[in-house]
Amino acid sequence: MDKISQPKGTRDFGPAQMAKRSLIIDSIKKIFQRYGFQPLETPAMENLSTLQGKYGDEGDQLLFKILNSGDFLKNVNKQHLEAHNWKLITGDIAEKGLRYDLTVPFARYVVMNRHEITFPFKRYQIQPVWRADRPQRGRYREFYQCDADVVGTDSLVCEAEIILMIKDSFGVLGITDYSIKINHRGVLSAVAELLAASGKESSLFVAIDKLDKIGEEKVKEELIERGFESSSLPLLFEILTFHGNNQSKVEFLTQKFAASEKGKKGLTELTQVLELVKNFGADLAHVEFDISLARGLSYYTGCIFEVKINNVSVGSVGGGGRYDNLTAVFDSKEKSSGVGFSFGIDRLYDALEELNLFPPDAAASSTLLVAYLDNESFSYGLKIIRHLREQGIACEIYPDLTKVKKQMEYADRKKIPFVIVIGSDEVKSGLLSLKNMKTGEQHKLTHEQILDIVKK
RNA sequence: GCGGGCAUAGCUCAGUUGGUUAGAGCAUCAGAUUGUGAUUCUGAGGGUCGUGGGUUCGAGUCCCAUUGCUCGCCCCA
Repeated sequence: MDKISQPKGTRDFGPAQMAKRSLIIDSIKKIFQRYGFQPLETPAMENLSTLQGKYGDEGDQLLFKILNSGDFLKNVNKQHLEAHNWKLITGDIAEKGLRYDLTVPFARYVVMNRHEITFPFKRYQIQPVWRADRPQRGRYREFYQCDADVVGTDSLVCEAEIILMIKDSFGVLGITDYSIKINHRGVLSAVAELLAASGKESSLFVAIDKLDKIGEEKVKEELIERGFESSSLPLLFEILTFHGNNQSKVEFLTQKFAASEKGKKGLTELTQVLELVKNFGADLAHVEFDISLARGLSYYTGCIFEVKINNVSVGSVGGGGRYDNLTAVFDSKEKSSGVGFSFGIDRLYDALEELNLFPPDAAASSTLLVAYLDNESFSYGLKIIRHLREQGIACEIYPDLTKVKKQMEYADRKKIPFVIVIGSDEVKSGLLSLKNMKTGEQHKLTHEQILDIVKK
């Protein structure tokens, strides 16, 4: 027999995992709502034209494409076929793809519905996304993102609120050792200007983003491989490895960026964001201006964020930033600035598991099982069940007439804390045997007494 | 796309320089206990040793190929 399995990089979530996942999702959802964000869902699939070209060449490779229905060979261009050009053939046989993130579908939604939307529009969205990536630890082909974006305002209050929402979320989830890294595209651009590397910005950013992961020497090697002059590196690393608090970093860079409008603007905005967080009455613990934070996605134009939990093996659990032109890719007249942030639910889950932060009773189950000995007590039990459910008690009756042992085993495995055993005695007297599965105690009680105990 | 590791019962794994009928724990099922779980005891079922080929008197073990999984690299939540 062939082994059955899910596609690799995808997972089932059983009841125990769902309980924990719901805990994360419900907590974050509540916080997003508290900040005025409204829910949105978009389809799993989008037109490929919506998705392609938004994530760079690498991103396009990672899009899952959906084969056209029916005779998908109908529209294949013969020249593409003869030339064996699979990339062009892909375009002929697939016109839809699975969403790669939630931000681009959101931008599409905004452009399509701009006349109905009240701006600034704040939406949150918790849905799976798909990447045709090679699965690894903490990296899945199907995973959930939990996005909150604001579109239609340049106000830096949004950035400040993102920081606050991250802090609130981690507070609720019990995560204490983490850092919110913040940087600004303008700062990165100014660095590129200083190196006279304006044409190779993204190449530069990808390399320096690895600084804390692979170290200074490796980054130097990579930069030289990517064609950067070794004479320009000392200045770069003087900037990247500057130590100090957020304020001294800003001061240091202000000198360096004296000639760069982009750089000065970036520093001003960063400073304002941090000020706003303080004006909210929150502290700046965990918030760190990190000059080497770059992030891959090309559409960011302002502040960028990344969140890491310390001492876990999962990598970053969230990221985001401001994008001025995302909606413009769908309509050049549309120039809404947006800023957003995304938690990776799956990585948060892995981190909480690693840190042992899930409460032990996360898995929800019935609080009571009715076990019975014969058909007469079964009928009696059905009425009890109905009564208890009306009182809001989650309870169930074992569906088949079988040994009490079996019914007890069932309750034990499902971690149901109470069992009522009904036999002819109970039916006659109306006093029911209530067993506490934790202590093993069992007493004959009236319906009201049982309700009192079980309701607690 | 590139590199490393692994593949034996449902699961986690042991299996000696190659040697008779491939083992353990957990899980499952039954019984001890026909009105009581978790704990205890007894028993049972469960294997194409990933697949194909080769070496050998003999292969779970050695060689080659292949597939699957997995950990890294690129990139990313």
